[in-house]
Amino acid sequence: MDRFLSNFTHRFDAKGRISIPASFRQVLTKDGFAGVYAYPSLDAPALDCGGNALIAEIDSLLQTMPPYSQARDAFATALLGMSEVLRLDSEGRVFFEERLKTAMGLGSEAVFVGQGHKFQIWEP
Amino acid sequence: MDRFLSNFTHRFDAKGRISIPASFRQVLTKDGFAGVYAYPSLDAPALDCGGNALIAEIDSLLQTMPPYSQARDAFATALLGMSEVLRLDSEGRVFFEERLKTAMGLGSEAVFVGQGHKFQIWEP
DNA sequence: TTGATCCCCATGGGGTCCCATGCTATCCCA
DNA sequence: TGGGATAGCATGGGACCCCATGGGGATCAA
Repeated sequence: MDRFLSNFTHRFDAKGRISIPASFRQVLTKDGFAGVYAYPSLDAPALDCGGNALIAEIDSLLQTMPPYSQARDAFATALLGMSEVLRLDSEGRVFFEERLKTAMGLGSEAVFVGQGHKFQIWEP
Repeated sequence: MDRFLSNFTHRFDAKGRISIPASFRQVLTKDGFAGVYAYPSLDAPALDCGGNALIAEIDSLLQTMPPYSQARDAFATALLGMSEVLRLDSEGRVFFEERLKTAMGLGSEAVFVGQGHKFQIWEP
């Protein structure tokens, strides 16, 4: 399994932690990224998440844009500057800061939606 | 045999398991996918199922769409995010979660219909 | 001390694995 | 050609394991 597939609904615990689906963690492990790379989706109220493969894709997209152009700077800011690197604990959970949760409109649960090379986190 | 052919009717057991037809399993094995990749059909009340070949077909479809576009994300969500990866047990059965059964309107039986590169699961 | 972050252990239930049974269709041999 | 043997496949059920979740406690900074 080397792609993010299917969808899962998990719950935040009292500490603001939430489990990344086990199958997603396997993909990230195989990808060689110790954690979750996340940034606000450009066109939806959700978080885009992934690992090295996603970062590489972003890089190659930026390569296609003219250097020092406003478009390139805007994309770099949106995809790299707004990003967070969420660390996994030994149980495969990540910690969401309160401001990140409220920014995404997340309540007590979150839905993980696989999209192949990346996955998204939504409010149900 | 490298294509899904013919049709079969099987029954769910008390645990919600159902046997994948043996000839279909042979196709999946040859395809190299350890399980069944399934998602709700876009144009029928049925599950579209397959293996790596089906995923590859979806990927190539997504490749034709511009990255970071809403259309591409919508398709990725529908075809990848709504999907389920059903794992085969040692007897060649898969487990249907209750929500998946009810979403498909499945009762105590299901019909497996071969369609060459993929197959569908219908309520009789 | 207080709060924040991380590490470790505990637990319960849903899924998965393994062993067992019954049926059917095909094969083999008289 | 017919009947028993046999292998393959669908189906049942018990037991175990993994994973999501909860919580205690250690470490460090303010």
